[in-house]
Amino acid sequence: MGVEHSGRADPDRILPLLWRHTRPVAADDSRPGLGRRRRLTLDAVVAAALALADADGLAAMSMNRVAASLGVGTMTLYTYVPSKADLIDLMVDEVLTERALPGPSEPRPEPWREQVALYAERTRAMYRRHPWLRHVSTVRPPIGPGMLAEREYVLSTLADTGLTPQQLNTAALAITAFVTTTASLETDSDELERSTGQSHDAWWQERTQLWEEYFDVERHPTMTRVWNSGGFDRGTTDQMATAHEFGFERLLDGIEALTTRAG
Amino acid sequence: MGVEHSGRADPDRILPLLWRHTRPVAADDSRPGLGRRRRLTLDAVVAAALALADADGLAAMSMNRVAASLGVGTMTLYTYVPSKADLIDLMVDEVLTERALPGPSEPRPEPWREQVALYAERTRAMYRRHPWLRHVSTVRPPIGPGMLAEREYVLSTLADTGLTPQQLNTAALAITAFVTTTASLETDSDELERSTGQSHDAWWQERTQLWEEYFDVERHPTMTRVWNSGGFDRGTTDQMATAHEFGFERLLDGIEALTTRAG
DNA sequence: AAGTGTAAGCGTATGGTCTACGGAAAAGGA
DNA sequence: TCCTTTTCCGTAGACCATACGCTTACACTT
Repeated sequence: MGVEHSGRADPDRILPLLWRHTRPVAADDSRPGLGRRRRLTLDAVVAAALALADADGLAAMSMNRVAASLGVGTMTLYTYVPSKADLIDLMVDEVLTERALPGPSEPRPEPWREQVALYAERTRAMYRRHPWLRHVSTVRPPIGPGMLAEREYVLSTLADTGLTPQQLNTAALAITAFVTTTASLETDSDELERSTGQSHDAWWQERTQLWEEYFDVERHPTMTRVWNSGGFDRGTTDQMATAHEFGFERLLDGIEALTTRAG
Repeated sequence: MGVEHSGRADPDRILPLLWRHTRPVAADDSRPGLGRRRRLTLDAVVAAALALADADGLAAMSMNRVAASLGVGTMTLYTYVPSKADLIDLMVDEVLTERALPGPSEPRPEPWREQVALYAERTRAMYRRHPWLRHVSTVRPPIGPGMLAEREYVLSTLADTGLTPQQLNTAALAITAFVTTTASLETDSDELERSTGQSHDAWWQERTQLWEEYFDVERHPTMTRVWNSGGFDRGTTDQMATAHEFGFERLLDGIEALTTRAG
């Protein structure tokens, strides 16, 4: 039914896998052509897992199904990947990289708010393409190329604003947290719409009618007032989007205020 | 290993259970003392589930274990609760209620920012007490007394600021989203610290040393600069807290600006 | 006091999950 | 040909939610 990210935390095994493309020699401590030949590549395993998770969700991405989709036995996967948690780390870093955020010396829009907007847009697109990201904790992310490219890009958008290093880091963290949270909530909603076949607004509508049975006007005067003044008229989806945009613009205003004070 | 919230979505069955304390008569369509006597109450089931989830996490809260802790068979629980998803909804509304946010005509601090701070504080305490909340989706919450009390309180903190009903609702949604997100991330970190026995900062430290093996200065000039200027010196936990507080204060500033413009 | 209707309690079965273990199979080198 | 090394993978153990249907307990009627 579900998924939680229980990190086995063995950096020595997972880091070489994460960095296999930029530093492929690192895992070359085994004699070249000795023993049975491999039928797959790690990339193929990650791609197959991604395809399943994208299509049916992280819960449906069992080791059984990944193996079956590759035509191998389940346990074969464990010769490519230490554990399922590690496979998920590899998937995450893969899709982080897919955003193709501009690197140093690559062209990017001006001014910095546009650069932040680019990051936000690509990140939201990433969550839409890979809704399962919602279920992956971000507090201990995979230390891979995709994650480092993100931090570099977000920091670099603010690099010329004259913030102190401390402020710069704080601001970058606030931006990342805000953007991923917003994307995560949007995704959550989309995912439920698909899995239940019921739109978000329809879900609320259904409950709105029912809760009138239980709603006590005395205990909820403000809600009642807002209700009667039409404050709830727009769909919930719409309202959430507006709320997030409002909050995000205020955060960027706040950062901008720091720069003018500093400069 | 994990948990996902797959809502069966049967409002007719779950709503009377959610509102059982404020409207106990609602479920009284069965003749009173007919048939075998119940061994438990719904409250006892919810309490037992809460105890397990608080202690060992939502993943460890299996129907098996809840039943065992109550000394009944597993399937007995299904005479109290339609499904596990519904049981989780009941747990959520229970802890939302536990915050005991001031109702209408109950004393509360002034000015409104202090009222918002009260909400934020209680909510964060709730997440600390019940870390499993992190894994429960908030986009389709249980429509129970606790959830309605929250919306009423947050809306009421802004009731006297002269915002339009639309603005009021948007602002309240932004505040709720921000607070729950922050609490959620903090909790996530705490939970991992307990379950892995490794502090957040220690985890980063361990990886920081290892990634120097893979870190490419050319590709990450800004990170390098921030690093060398000491921008990463404070612990990650600390930095995240600062970032969130910064963002939250900017959001409240933005709301305040709306009120002065309106009044 | 016996019988009956009703609801609660719960054992079993189904079809999943991850992964430890150990044996089988394939490849290169001697 | 045989040995070493590596991959491949079947089996098994210990979990999970819940559909189904039988057993048990209780209140009311006769």
